Amino acid sequence: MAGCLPVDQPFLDLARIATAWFDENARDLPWRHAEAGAWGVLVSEFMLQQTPVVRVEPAWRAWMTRWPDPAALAADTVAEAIRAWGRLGYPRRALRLHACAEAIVERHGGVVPDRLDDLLALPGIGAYTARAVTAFAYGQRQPVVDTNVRRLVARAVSGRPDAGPATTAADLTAVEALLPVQDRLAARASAAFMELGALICTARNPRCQDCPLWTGCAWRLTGSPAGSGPMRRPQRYAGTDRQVRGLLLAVLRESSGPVPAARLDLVWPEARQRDRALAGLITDGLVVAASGHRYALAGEASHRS
DNA sequence: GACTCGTGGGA
DNA sequence: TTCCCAAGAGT
Repeated sequence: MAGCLPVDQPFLDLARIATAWFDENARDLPWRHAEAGAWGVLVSEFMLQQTPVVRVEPAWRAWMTRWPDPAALAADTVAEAIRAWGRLGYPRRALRLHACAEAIVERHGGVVPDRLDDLLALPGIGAYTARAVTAFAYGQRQPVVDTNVRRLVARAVSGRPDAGPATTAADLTAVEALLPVQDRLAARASAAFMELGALICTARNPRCQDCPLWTGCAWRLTGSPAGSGPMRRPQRYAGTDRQVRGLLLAVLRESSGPVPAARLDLVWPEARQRDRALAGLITDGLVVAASGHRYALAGEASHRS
């Protein structure tokens, strides 16, 4: 088999090597089990958007127990979805996942669609998540490009220390070219790329000693030059509207019903910023004003008093 | 494209 | 302690 042809470009074998490694080293994550189904995969992808695996796993288990299919979630309130989201961060994702479940019920009879176009049309599903579902839930051959894959390809294939800004179309083309022809093998390779990026080819302190791609890695072959560091100084979190939104929502999450405005006033001293944050939450559809100068999670059953 | 949007843990 | 950053999407 191997050796029939001279290998000018060893990384024609990248997918095969990565997959072989994956077979031995993949984490045993619950949404990778067949029982998780397409809904389980979809929920995991929503939760994993910018949230680490270790924090997602318990939340995912609770979520799937409570809402084992899209219809179950769609039948419950947005407020409960926001509460169950807990402290995963970016609570708008809970809102979108709920809306996504509703759309799946309405448009697809409660079955997570397997067509890329249908998935892309759903709330909260973008280029990455749509392809992740087609590949991981339905075994299709689609380029699944997340931050891990972009970094892995930038290094191993292009020899660059880091991936630049996401350029969706180009990234999709580049990764697609790396996939095996067969659907099932391609889907497996996609999972393998992500896992390699997450566990070995990490952003900081990559574990090149343990990397199966070491021999042919273009970055390693050029001496593993250092990157230029963070491109721009990210905004500090402390003192941002984001933090204030988080504080406000935490209060509402932990309350069973509408909360007096005076209670929300306690979370942040500056009224101007506090009001702006609250207005933003309302605009986003996470919070609604209730009677008697009170506020509640959106979709909360209103309590008369 | 540039921004915005939470949260918590590890280096 | 500070700072990076972790399976993105929407505007």
